[in-house]
Order: sequence, then C-alpha cells, then structure tokens
Amino acid sequence: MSSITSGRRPGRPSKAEAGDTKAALLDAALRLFAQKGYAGTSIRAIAREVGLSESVLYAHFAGKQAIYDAAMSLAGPQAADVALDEAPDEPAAFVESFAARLLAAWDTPRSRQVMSLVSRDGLIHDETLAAGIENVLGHLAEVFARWQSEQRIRTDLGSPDDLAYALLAPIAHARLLWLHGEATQAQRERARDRIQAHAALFARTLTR
Amino acid sequence: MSSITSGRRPGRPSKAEAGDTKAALLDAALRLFAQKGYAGTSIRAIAREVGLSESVLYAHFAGKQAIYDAAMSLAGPQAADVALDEAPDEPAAFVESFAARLLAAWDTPRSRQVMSLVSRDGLIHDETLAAGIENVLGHLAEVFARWQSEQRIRTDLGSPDDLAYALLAPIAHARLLWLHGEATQAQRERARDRIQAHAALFARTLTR
DNA sequence: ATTATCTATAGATCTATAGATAATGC
DNA sequence: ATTATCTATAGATCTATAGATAATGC
Repeated sequence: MSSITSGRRPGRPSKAEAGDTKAALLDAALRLFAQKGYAGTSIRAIAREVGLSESVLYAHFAGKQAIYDAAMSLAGPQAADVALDEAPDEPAAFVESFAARLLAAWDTPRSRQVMSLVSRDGLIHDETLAAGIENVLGHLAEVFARWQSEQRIRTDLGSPDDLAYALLAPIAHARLLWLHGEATQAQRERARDRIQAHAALFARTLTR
Repeated sequence: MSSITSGRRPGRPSKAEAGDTKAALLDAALRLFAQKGYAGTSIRAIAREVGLSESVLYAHFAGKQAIYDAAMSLAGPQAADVALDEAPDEPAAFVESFAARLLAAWDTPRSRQVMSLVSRDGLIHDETLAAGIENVLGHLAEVFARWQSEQRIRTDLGSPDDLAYALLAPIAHARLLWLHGEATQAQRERARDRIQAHAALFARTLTR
C-alpha cells in the first residue's frame, strides 16, 4: 500500500481517466456552499468531495472568493427572465401560468441550491436580489395597470403595484421556505400546492 | 506602556469597573453571528468586541455552540404570541391591526438581528421556524373560518387556510427582505409601507 | 513545452485548556 | 475560598504557494 492519502498517483491523469475537473469542482462547491455557507466551506472540503488535492483548485481559480463567484453564476435564468415572456391577455389564465412558470424555474436541483446559497451569507439582503424582485414587480404592475385601464380586472382593490406584490410575495415566500437545497419531496409538494392555491385565489380576487 | 495587547490588567476587575460581562458578550455575539453567521464568527472576535480575552467566554459558556444557542434565545416573543392576542371581531380592523402588531414586533433592533441570524446557517429551513409559521397560519385560518360561517367575509375566494397564507406570506416576506440586522432606515420604511398597503388591500379583498 | 495533478509546507487563525493574578465576600 | 479576568500555549484547521511528477500535444 503506497499512497494512503489519495487514490491517485501524481502527474497528469491519462485522457481516459480525466473528467471535466473544473465542472466537477464547481458542482461540489455549489453543493457545499449551499449546505454550509461561505465561511463553513473550506477549499479542502471541496477538493476532497471531488477526490483531488486542494491545490488543484488554485490551478482553476484565483482563490476561494473566485470559486464562490463562479458557483453563484451557475444560477439559471432569473425570475424576471422566466416569468413574463408570454403576452398576457386573459388575466386568470396569465396569473396561473405565471405561477406555474416560476415554480418550474425554481424547482430544479440547481435553482434550489442557489436559493440555499443566496439565503446564507447575507446575500438575501443583497441589492442584486432585491433589484431582481423590484424588476419583476415593475413588469407585473405594468400588466395590471393595462388590465385595469381596459376594465379587465377590478380597479377598487388596490394599485397595480400593490396587486403585483400580493401576487408575487407569497410565491417568493414559498420558494424560500420549501424550495431550498435540502428540501424534501414533501416540502417541494407543499410549495407547489401553496403556489397553485395562491395563484387561483389571486385570480379569483382580480375578477370577482 | 506596559500591556499593549489589552487595556486591562489581569485579575478580577473592581466592582466599579465591572459591568454585566455576560450580557455584553451575548449582545456582541448576537450582533456578530447576525452579521457573519456561525462559521464566520470566532470566539476571539466576540471577545475582542467586548474588549476582553477570548478565554473569558469559556468562563460563561461551555463552548461556541452554547454561545450561539444563548444568542438565539434572545429572540423576543414570536409571531404567534404577538399577533393574535386580540379578540377579532371586525374583519377589516383586525387585519390591519394584525399587520401593525407584527410590524411592531419585528421592527426592533433585536428582532432584526435575530432575523439575520435565522436567515443564515440554514436556520430559515429549520423546523422550528416553519412550525411557528404553520401555527400562526392555523390560528388565522380559524378566524377566517368563523367569519366565513358568520357571513362577515366573502366565501367565494378561497379556503380559510389559503386566505391566511395570502395575508401572512407577504408580511413575512417584507420582514425577510427589509427587516434584517443591516436594514437601512429606507428599507424599514419600505417594509412598513408594503405591509400597510398589503393589509389594506387584503382587507378590501375580504369584504368587497 | 504545457498542462494537470501530486506532496510538502509556511503562516495565519481557530477552539479550548492550564495556570497565574487580583478583587470580592465570608 | 471564590470569582473574573489575564497570559501562554496545544493542537487542529485553513488558505495559499513552491516545486515535483507524469501525461499530452506539437
């Protein structure tokens, strides 16, 4: 028994046994940062997860912060991109499909991990995230304003902006509570049920 | 100049200069854990914040985790305790006062710090927090169910449970986004405006 | 020659403990 | 004697770097 510390011998691995190391490192990094946060995750732990020496990370990234930034950028399309790409004509149908599309975008393994990562390290209070939410709210408010002026929805409930918040916040909250990196199947179903029920309730509110 | 490392000489401090060390340590601990998270906060940093040596903490607490637990328990009364202690008779008035009482309980320096602490380290996904929310939702749903059976509010919008979520989630989300340990005055006002506007909109929804 | 891995190590920092020192309260 | 602080230190762990090793691609 020679090398106990690592199953690998030194030197460049042969083509056959070389995988996509950088992608594997980033995947492990996202997983660990999501589980333990920035300070709770060591370079060493990331390397061990992939079965390599920690110094490999310095061949691929400038340092710990660079790994974190790269892992963050694995986040898929944001809510604003996903949710509003459909020309909204029929209020009730739009509201329910909006919620369904947000759920689909947020209930993926990667998106759930990014959610965990974002809800640590104070990033949930980061301006970027808040700006993204404001962006979606603005788009939604425009839609509601048009519908109000066209008399397609009630005008006596509140401003377009308040309506937008009343629709989006419960969906975003469901994401936070139940669509994170360690969510169980039951929690994911809870999120889906809550989001669907809320969208349906909100759609009824708009028109009745 | 003798002791550069600390302004204090060794030995027990005189009665005059001895403050409430344990309270000061806990206060600093909550502040730092809220800012940097568990792993990002060292015993040393807490001690330095109070101007003492790090070994003092071991005289007051069994270890780092014990300090964290003690800081967590500084959280004031929870939402469930605060929000429902008033006999709800008039729907619109109750909804707005419910929101106002939640805001008052959550917009204190300590509660904001606990919010930051909870939104790190995965605690937001902790069962305790989720159970607290479910508890408030359950109480609210009872109130709505009674009102529906008494015909004080509309019955065609959704189940009492869905109504409870539609009221509470946007308030809880405002807390998360704008009532944390590093919230600015502008963010706190944003939370208040959002919460008030949402409560008013929801109250109108219930009755019109 | 370049690239991707390894081992070894420096230097910083962290948790925790041991033992000294000085004030308090009996 | 007890309590509340201090200094000093052990031992673990962390980030980062230097230099060796072996496969690749020209």
